[in-house]
Amino acid sequence: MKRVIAAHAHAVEDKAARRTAILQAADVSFAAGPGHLPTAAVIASATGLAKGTVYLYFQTKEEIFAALLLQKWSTVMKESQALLQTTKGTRAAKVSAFLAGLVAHLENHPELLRLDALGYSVLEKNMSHAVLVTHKAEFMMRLEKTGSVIDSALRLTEGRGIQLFMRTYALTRGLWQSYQHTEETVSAGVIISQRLVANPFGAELRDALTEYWRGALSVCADRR
Amino acid sequence: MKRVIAAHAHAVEDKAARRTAILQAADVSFAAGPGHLPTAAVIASATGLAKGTVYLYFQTKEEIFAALLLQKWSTVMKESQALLQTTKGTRAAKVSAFLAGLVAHLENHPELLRLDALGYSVLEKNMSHAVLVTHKAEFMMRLEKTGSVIDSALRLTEGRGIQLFMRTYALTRGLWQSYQHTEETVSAGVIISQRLVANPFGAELRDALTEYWRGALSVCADRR
Amino acid sequence: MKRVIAAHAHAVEDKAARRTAILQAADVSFAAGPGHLPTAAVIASATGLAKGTVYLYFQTKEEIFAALLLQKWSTVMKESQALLQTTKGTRAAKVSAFLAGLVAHLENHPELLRLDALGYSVLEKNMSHAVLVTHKAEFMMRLEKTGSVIDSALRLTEGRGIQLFMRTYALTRGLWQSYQHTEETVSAGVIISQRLVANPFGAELRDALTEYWRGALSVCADRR
Amino acid sequence: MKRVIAAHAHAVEDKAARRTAILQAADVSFAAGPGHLPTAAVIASATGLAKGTVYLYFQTKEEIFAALLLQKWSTVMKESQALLQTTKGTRAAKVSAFLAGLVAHLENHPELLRLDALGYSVLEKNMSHAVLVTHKAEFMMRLEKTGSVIDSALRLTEGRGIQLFMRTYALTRGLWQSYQHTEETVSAGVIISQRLVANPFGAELRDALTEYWRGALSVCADRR
DNA sequence: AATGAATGAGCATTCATTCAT
DNA sequence: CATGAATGAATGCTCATTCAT
Repeated sequence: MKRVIAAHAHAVEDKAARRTAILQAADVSFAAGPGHLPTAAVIASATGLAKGTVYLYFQTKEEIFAALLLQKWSTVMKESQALLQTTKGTRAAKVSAFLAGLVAHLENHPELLRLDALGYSVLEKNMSHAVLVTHKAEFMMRLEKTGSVIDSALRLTEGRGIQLFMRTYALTRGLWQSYQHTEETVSAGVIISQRLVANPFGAELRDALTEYWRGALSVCADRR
Repeated sequence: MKRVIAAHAHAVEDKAARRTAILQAADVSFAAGPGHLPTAAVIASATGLAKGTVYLYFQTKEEIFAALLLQKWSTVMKESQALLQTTKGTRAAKVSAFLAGLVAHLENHPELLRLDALGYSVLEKNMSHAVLVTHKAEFMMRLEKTGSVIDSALRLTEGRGIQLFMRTYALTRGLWQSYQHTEETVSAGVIISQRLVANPFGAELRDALTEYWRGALSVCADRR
Repeated sequence: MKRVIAAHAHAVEDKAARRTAILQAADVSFAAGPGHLPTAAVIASATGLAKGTVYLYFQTKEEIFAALLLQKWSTVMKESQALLQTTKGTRAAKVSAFLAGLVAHLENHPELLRLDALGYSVLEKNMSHAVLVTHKAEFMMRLEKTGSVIDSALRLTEGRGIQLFMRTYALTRGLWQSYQHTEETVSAGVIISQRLVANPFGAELRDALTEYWRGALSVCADRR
Repeated sequence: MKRVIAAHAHAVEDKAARRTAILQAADVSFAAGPGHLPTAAVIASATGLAKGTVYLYFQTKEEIFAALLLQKWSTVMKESQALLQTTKGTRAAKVSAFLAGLVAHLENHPELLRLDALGYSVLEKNMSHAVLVTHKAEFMMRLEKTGSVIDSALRLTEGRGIQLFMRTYALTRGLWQSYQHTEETVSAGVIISQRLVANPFGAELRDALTEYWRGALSVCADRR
C-alpha cells in the first residue's frame, strides 16, 4: 500500500522516503543554482521541511551532496555494467557501446559533473570521519564491481578494469573542468583556437575517451 | 648592481619585485595550509607587508592565486616546449621525454595541482572581469604556443597539438583529484584494489598519459 | 499573567517583545555613545542576544534605528494630537498647548533630535527598498492623521494642518542642529552674541515656533 | 601679472591659489557625487594633485568641506547684507527682497544645502580643535555682521537680527531635509498629501519663511 | 520527530593619513 | 614642496549547526 509521507516519519520506510526527498530537493536546488552548494535553508524549504529536520537525516550539508554524488555515480556505473554485459560482439564494440553510453548519460545529466567538480575541494572538507569512510567504502565497492565487470566483459587481467575505469573517470572530470574554463574564455571575448571550440563537450569527451581506450587496449604501431 | 627593495617601492623594478614577493608568500602559505586559500592577513604578514599594501598590487585575494596558477602553468608549458624542441630522435622519444618531464615537474611541485583543483570553483568567483579576461587570454596564448610547438616537434596537423595538450592537462588534473580521493580512502581504512594503490601518483600519471598518447598517435591493432 | 520571555521566542508576543528589547537596547546604546550609530555587536550584547539573533528581527543595522525613529516621532505625534483634541478654549490656547507639549517632550527626550539628525544621510543609505517604503508610508500616514487633527482642532482648511506640522518639524530639526553648532562654538571658547546663548534650547525653540505659528495663523499688522 | 600655478607653490599667492583649487575641485566632486563626501583620492585627482599634496593644505578631508561650507554661507550672508542695505522702502519690502534673494540663491546652488545637511553629523567629527575654533569664530563673526545689518536695515533692537537670521537658517535647513524625505517618499510610490508636493522646494521655502518673518515682526490679530 | 529561534565564528576590503623618496 | 607607496583600523552580515519547545 502506497502511503503519503506522514507528518512524523516513524516507520522505517517513511524515514527512508524522507531522506530520498531531501536528496531530490538538494539535487534540484543545486541544478537550478549557480556553482556553489545551496544553503541548508534552501534545501529544507525545497523539501518542505524545517531546517532542523534536515539535520535529523544528515549530519552536515555536505553529507547530503556527498550522498547525492555517490548515488549519481552509482547509477552511471550500473548503466555501464549493463551495457558491457549486454553488448555482444568484439571487444571494440563493447568499449564503444560503453563509452557512448557514458557520454550520453553525462550529456543528459549535466549537473553530475558540476557537482563532481566540487568534490574534493568542498564536499569532503566537512563530513564526519565515519560517514566519509562509509561513503568511500561504498564507492569503492561499486567501483570494484564495475572494474570486475569490465575485466570479464573485455577479458582483461584482473584489476585492469578498475584502473581503466578510474582513468576514464579522471579524463572525464578533468576534461569537463577544462571545458568550462574554455567556454568562459570564449564568452569573455578571447579568441581561441578553433580546435578547442569546434566540438560540444560530448563530442570532445567521446573523442578523448576513444583515444585513451585505444591506447590502453592496443598493441600499437606508431603511425610514423 | 644588486639593490635592496626600498621601504617604498617607487621604481618599476621594485614594484615588480614586491608583486613577486606577494606571489611567493601566497604560494608558501597555500602550500603550508589545508585545502583552502589563506586569508589576506596571512598572505600580507607572510610577505612582511600590511594588509592594505597587498591590495595595491592585486585587486582581490583570488587574483593573487589566479596569477600564481597562471605563472605555474606557464612554467610547465615552457619546460614542455623546451623538452620537445630539445629532444632528438623519434616521435615516440619526444613524447616520452615530454611526459617524463611533465610528470617530474608535477612531482616536484605538488602544490600546483592542489591549487589547480580550486581553479574553477573558487578563484574565478571573485575577480574583476577585466583581469579575468587578461588571465584567460594570457593562458590561451601560452597554450596555443605550446600547441604549435607540439605540432611542429611531432609533425602533426596544425591544431592537433593544442588538443593533445588540453587532454593531457585534463587527464592530469582529473587523475590527481581521483588520486586524492583514493589516498584518503586508504587512509580511512577502507581496503581497496591493489591496482589502485600500488603506484604513487607520479607513476600512475605516467602510465595513464602514456596510454592516452599511444592511443592518440597510433594506428592501432586491437590485441584481439 | 506575566510571562518571562523564553530562551526561544516562539510565541508571537514573545517575538514582539524581543524586537522591542532590541529597539530599546539600540536606543540606550545610541544615547550613551558619541554621534554615530553603535555597532551591531554593541546592540546585540546590550540586548543580551547574539549578533545573529538581531538579524532575525531586522535586516540591517540601519533598519533598527529607522524603526526607532519612526516610533519616537509617532509618539510625539500622538501626544500632539491628544493635546490638540483635549485642550479647550481659543485657537491660540490650543496652539500654545500643542507647542508647549512638543517642546517639553523634546526636552525630555534629547536623543530624539540627535537620532533625527542622522536620518537622511545615514539611516536610509542601507535599508531594503521594501522596508523603506513601509516606513515612509507609515510615517506619512501618521503625519496625515496629525495634520487632520490640527485641521479640525483649529478649524483650518483641509490640508493646512499637515503643512503646518511639517514646517514645525522642519524648524525644530533645523534649530536643533544650529543649536548644537552654537553650543560647540561656545564651548570652543568663541565669544558669541548674547542673544544666541541666553536661552537653553527649549526656550529658544518655543520662541521660534511661537513666532512661526503667529505668522502662519494671523492676519498681521506690521508693527511699523 | 597673472601667473599659472607653478609645479611647486612657493609664493604665498601660489599657495592660496592651490588651496582655492582644492576647494573648487572638492565642490565639483561633491556636487557630482551621491550624498556622501568624495574620497581624498577623488579630490586630489580632480585638482590635478597627488593625494599627499592635498594634505599639505588641509589637515583632514573634512576640513576641506568645512572651509567650503563656510565660504558658501559667507557668500549667502554677503548677498543678504547687500540686498538689505540696497533695497529701499518699507521694512516689509526689505524683508521680502532679502527672502527672495535667499531663496533664489539656494535654488541656484542646490549643493549648498546638500553639503550643509552633512554638517553636524559628518564634518565636525574629524577636525582638529584649533581649526574648528577658527571656523566657528569666522562663521560667528559673519553671522554677527549679518545680524547687525539686519538690525539697522529693519531698525530692530540690537541682537534681534542675528536671532532672526539663525531661525531663518534653521527653518531653511530643516525644511530642505524634510523635503528630501518627502521627495523620496513620493518616488518610492507612497501616495501623500497634495499639500506637501504641490510646490517645488523654492516655493515651499519662500512660503514658510514668509510666514515665519510675518510672525516674528508683527503685532498680530488672531484671525479668530 | 519536528520545528524554527538562537548562536557566533569568520574575513575581505576601503580609505584617510603618514612618510620615505 | 610634491609625490604616491605604505599603513592598518574598523565592522556588518551569513549561514551551518544546535537546542529549547
